[in-house]
Amino acid sequence: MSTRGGEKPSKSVVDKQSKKSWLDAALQALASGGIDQVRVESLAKKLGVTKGSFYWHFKDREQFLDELLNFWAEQSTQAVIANPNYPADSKARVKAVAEDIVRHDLGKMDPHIRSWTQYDKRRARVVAKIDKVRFEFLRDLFLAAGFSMSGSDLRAQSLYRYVLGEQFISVRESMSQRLQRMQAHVDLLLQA
Amino acid sequence: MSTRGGEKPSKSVVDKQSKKSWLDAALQALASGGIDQVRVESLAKKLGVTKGSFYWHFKDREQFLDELLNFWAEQSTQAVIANPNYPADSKARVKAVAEDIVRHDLGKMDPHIRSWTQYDKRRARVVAKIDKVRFEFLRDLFLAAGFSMSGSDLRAQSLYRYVLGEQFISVRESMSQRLQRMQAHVDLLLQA
DNA sequence: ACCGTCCCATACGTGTGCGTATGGAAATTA
DNA sequence: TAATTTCCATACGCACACGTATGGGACGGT
Repeated sequence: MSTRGGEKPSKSVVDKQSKKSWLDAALQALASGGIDQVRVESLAKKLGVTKGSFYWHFKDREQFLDELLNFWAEQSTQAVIANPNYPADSKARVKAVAEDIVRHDLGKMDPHIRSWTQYDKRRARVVAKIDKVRFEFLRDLFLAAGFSMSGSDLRAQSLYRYVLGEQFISVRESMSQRLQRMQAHVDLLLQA
Repeated sequence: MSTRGGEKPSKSVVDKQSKKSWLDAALQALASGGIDQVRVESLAKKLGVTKGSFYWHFKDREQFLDELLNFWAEQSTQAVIANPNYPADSKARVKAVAEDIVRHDLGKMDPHIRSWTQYDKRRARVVAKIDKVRFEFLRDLFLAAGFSMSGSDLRAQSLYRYVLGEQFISVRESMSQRLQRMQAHVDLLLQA
């Protein structure tokens, strides 16, 4: 809001700020109840504005949902991949990544995303691309750990399915249990 | 419809037939687009009747969705567990069950179910119970295969997460690929 | 001070979906 | 055959949510 500061706020920044707040709120709504909780007017109420803002930034709800999906896609890949500095040892790196995934509950809204996009071909392609990126990231970890391409492929698929399935389990275990179980699973995968 | 036949159709049977058709249609709608596709009037149109029938059989949509969840719960457990005659050899039995799960796409609507019930405590309990039944069924398979309780526990959890995660993958592979991958995964689990 | 653009508020029309009230046809019972 | 029950059709009210039309305040440029 304030024009203070050397660089020009350049109003497009403010624009993007306001636009991003819609997407943030939408992502939160999506995570807490599925795509049918992403409603223009309820989001407006939560943001303390009116639909006027929404239809200024977005053409309609459909285009908004498209942007939402891309918004999720960016966050969900950056969070897993481009994040921290993992151990140098290749096997320890696999374990560290797996632990991060569980600890930060990455993919926590994958059920909602999948349930939403499953039968929408265009949107399913976006999700498929994310799957591909995540999978190849995991596969490279196993490749670096010395497994063959087919062996790495198999193990990455197993691990990725485990991660996704984790989000399904209604009987939420404690974090320590989930971590321990994941470690045991990874140990299995890291065997010759 | 016809009164022909020795036993009385007893009208409650007809009642249940009509009632069941609503649940069948709802389950199909759920599988093809999530819970927000389960609409009274659209189901009525698909069934060729009107809402009059619906509100005769059900109090309101909420109670109907409760029955739908129970309806799914019954079918989803019977399909996995009480079904065929599996091999006598314990390890072969694990493989056969895993193959059946993939081949018949069991749990294909688990994403929709979970996305729907995740933040509804009462309904989440129903799903949790299903998870428990399924898990214990799988765990018993590993127990029979000679693994310890903790080892069977771990392996059943891994397998169950794999099965659920399978439903998430947008990049649908061919059936033969999925079967082969599942077999490889089970082979990993069946190692000492 | 005037103008144009940016950003949002207000108000309205419309569609959709839930639930209800009521009528009625067919079957069952008396 | 008269009455009752079963099952569904019809019609309506209502609330919500989308999208649009329009107005207006703030702000930068001139």
